[in-house]
Amino acid sequence: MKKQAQFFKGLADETRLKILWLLMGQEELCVCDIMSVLRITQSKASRHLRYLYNLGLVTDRREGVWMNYRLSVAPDSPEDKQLKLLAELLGSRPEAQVLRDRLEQWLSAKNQPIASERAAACRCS
Amino acid sequence: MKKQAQFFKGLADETRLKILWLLMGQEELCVCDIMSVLRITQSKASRHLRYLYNLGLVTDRREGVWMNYRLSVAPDSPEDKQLKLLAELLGSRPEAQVLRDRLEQWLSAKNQPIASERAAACRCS
DNA sequence: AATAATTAACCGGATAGACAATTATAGTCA
DNA sequence: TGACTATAATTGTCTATCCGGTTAATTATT
Repeated sequence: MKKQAQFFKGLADETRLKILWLLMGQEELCVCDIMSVLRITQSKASRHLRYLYNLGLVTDRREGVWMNYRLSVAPDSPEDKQLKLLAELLGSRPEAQVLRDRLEQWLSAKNQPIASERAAACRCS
Repeated sequence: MKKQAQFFKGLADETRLKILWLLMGQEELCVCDIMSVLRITQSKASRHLRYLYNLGLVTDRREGVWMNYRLSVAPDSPEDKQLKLLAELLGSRPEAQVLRDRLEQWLSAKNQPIASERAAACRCS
């Protein structure tokens, strides 16, 4: 049962909950996305992602300068069920919806074809 | 979302998971029951119950010398859904079943009508 | 050189555990 | 009744550890 407790430790932090929430709504996000949407420092985002990584909840994939993270829970596994319930519970909170909106906004700005705007969007720090 | 994180902190400890697991299978338990079944010290059991109490997950009821604790989550509340999922996940673990068995054994010993046996059962420390 | 990300170093706070002291209740006996 | 004892439980104290946050330094990639 120690493993169960470890898993819940992963959920026992507001920042990590927000990160998981964002990842549940998007295939893949880079550290830059997360720090920008959540308005936290790079190291803070990186640390919490590392924590989730060590728990096996996310995987990383390098793409040039960017490090992308995505959820890595097996379908129908206990972790999967937990995260689905979590999504259900958070979905009803306005605060969570705000984050989703900010994410959408941020991603669309990043995908603007005009280079100068993309560059501006990425100047996170 | 801070409250959500706080809630998961309550689940982020092996001892507390075990306590919740026992309480989910029994209407009410005293500290004595929990410390005996989990084989932990009185103060350890008491502290973790206090932790759960402060989170609003359990209530207490004094009955003479004994302090009884029971779950206090509203039906169909988010917490209720979480605990139900938790029960489902833990139920498949042999370790959890062992605890349930030990609890049954302990309680039936306690309910023996012969006073001497009951006394022996309660000499926890 | 510039950007993205990780890591190191440090601080402060929370927490789990062990042990001892204290409180609360019930029962006994003079 | 009142002193005394025993049991159940809580709380205080101390220690070690973990964790979250910040800042700065370092690494990786282009």
